Amino acid sequence: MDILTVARHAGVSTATVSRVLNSSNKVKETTAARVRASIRKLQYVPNTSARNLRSGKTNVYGLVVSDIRNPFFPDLIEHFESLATNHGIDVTFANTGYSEERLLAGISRLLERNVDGIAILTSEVSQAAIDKLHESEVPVVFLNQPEIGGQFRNITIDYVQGFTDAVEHLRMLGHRKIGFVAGPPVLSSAVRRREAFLTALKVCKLPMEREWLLEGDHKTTGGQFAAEHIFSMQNHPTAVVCSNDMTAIGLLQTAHRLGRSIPNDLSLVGFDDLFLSEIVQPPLTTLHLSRQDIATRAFYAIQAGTDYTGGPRTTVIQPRLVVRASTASVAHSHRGPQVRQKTDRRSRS
Amino acid sequence: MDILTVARHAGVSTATVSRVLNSSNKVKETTAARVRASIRKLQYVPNTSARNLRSGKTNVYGLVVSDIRNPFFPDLIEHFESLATNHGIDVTFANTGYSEERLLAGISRLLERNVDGIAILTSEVSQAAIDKLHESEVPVVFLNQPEIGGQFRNITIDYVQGFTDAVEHLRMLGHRKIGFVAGPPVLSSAVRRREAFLTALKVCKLPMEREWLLEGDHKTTGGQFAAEHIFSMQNHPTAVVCSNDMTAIGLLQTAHRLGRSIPNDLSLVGFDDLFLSEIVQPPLTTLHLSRQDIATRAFYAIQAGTDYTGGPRTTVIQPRLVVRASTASVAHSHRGPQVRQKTDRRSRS
DNA sequence: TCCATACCTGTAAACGATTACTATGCGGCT
DNA sequence: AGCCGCATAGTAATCGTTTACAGGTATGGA
Repeated sequence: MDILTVARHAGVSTATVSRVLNSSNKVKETTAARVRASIRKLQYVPNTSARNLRSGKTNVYGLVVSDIRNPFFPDLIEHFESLATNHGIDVTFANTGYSEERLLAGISRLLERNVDGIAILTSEVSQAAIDKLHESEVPVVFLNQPEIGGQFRNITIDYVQGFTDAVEHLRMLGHRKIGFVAGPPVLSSAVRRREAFLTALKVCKLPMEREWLLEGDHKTTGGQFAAEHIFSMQNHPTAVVCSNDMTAIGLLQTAHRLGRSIPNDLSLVGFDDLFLSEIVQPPLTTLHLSRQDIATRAFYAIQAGTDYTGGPRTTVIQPRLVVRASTASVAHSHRGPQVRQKTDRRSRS
Repeated sequence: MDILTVARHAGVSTATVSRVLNSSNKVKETTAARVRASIRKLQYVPNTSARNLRSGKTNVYGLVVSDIRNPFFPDLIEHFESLATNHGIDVTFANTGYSEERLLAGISRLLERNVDGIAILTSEVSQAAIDKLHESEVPVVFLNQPEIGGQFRNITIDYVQGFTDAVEHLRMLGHRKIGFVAGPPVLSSAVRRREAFLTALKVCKLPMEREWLLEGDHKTTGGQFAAEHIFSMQNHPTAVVCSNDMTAIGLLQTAHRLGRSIPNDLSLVGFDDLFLSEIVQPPLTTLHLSRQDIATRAFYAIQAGTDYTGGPRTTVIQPRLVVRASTASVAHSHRGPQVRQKTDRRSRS
């Protein structure tokens, strides 16, 4: 079933059928109607490969993430995919599992497929990958890459602002001794979060004890380890900020197991705002990072990249502090959470 | 940069280059080496659209899931994608969000893309969708569809066996009053699980009280509601099986909040074995449903569908009971979990 | 010497769309 | 009458591969 069959059935040429398909305005309405009738009758579906070959466009975007198992990403994928679908674009998916090899392989696959654009929504991007993308001239959008140029766009998360909000919130609650559980130092996003936290402390003019700076793995196990460590300290912090929610959740549960109360014995702040964080007991105070926002900006950044009309090359996303029940005033800690700096916006809506 | 450029550079014809690319054995090794050298030197990458057009194959499989936000699916997607990648196949992804409209739209998109096969890994499939797929003659694999035929394959989960194991486990622990929290009745998978549980009760010759059969929503909220309901009953069950883990987790947390102990006041069994289920306190006894297994069988079922050599059209997956700490003997319930019918296999390995 | 065979390579016709260019018809203007 | 411009539609080249078919050459056997 090809365009010629349709053309014959409708008594026109292939060019006319093609014009109808692409809604060119150069076809008389009565003819177009006849062609559309034939298309429907024959159940004709245009051949995508032929179209792609001829036009050079595939209407496919590539989406690269580092770890689909991290609950952060499914949200992102869902939003990106549904947005793309609404624009008639399909999404081919690549998961790197934090492996540079898989990242490179994934990029190669996408380039071979002639995708019209690529969103690399992981902070772990090697120079080799960047070089490869640069050669290809495909529009690309990154997450949190420091250097950009050419056909590249960038989405930056303002970690400093986010952590400053969190630290300030804790400071208002009377906390002066604030610890941090970092992510694995091999992840650049973890390093960046750690740096941002330290900056936030300085901004809020709070002291930092070397001992209060722990290293996790961005999984619950890291939080478990951190909890044991913290409660065994002589002079432990009264509040802890975690590099991500999974860490905070692990910490929370181990604190329970050790018979310690969150937030009475320790205030806890996460980062990401996973759906899990609302569910755990107590619900977690955390920094909300909007997946919808990231997905939307990524999509439009790629679209913008398609026509090099300029526009901003970098867009900044602000995390938003969501105060729930895992943080409380240090002075009244035995009475549980008292002061609410901000309320959870989602519970309002 | 096309195949002709490479051919000229290597001093051969395009046919020879093509044969080298497709590793035909009809090319002399010395010639092939020369061609490969040219390919590398020119950084030639074959044009996928042209290949697809000519060969009729796209080397793309479509993957349809109902809800990527459900932690069950990312695992599945990850395994499917990595398997496909290893076979040189890309995955285009469609999320239906349980909407029939989106399901149909997604299938249409995949068919228009000429994918070589489709895995529909959701139980919610309308007849219209099946008809559409049937016309297309593309190999398709379903999850839990009762009727199959033509180019269709099916992966069935043996819910009855799974729930029978769970009920038997509880019976061995002395439980006689076992409740069930079902999923939303609009989901066929939820209905099937509910039926299977009732069958399991019969198999184990245990009574069923109408009151012990609750309705949830496959999310934590359903479990929360169920917990409140159960503990307010005069004659409440000593054990509850849930249609999925999310429900069980919600139930668990609300029980905590109500000051009830799991498993001392109530034994709890989930279904799916999400990573979460190991993390919650107490870790959840549940039925493990192997995502890797499902993904692998789905992939090979599609491959098998490509050549109609027959082979079984249906493959059955057995859930596996994983005993953790949310179930305990009813007789010694005040002493916590005592009897272990089976151990968690994963903790052994 | 000649033919059969095996092995290697080239020629050129597809695959199914898009689109530049060309053709036709018709109304209006000089 | 002749010409122009506009709206509409057709012809055919083109995108970059794959592959059926057709050579061509070397080897071995008769």
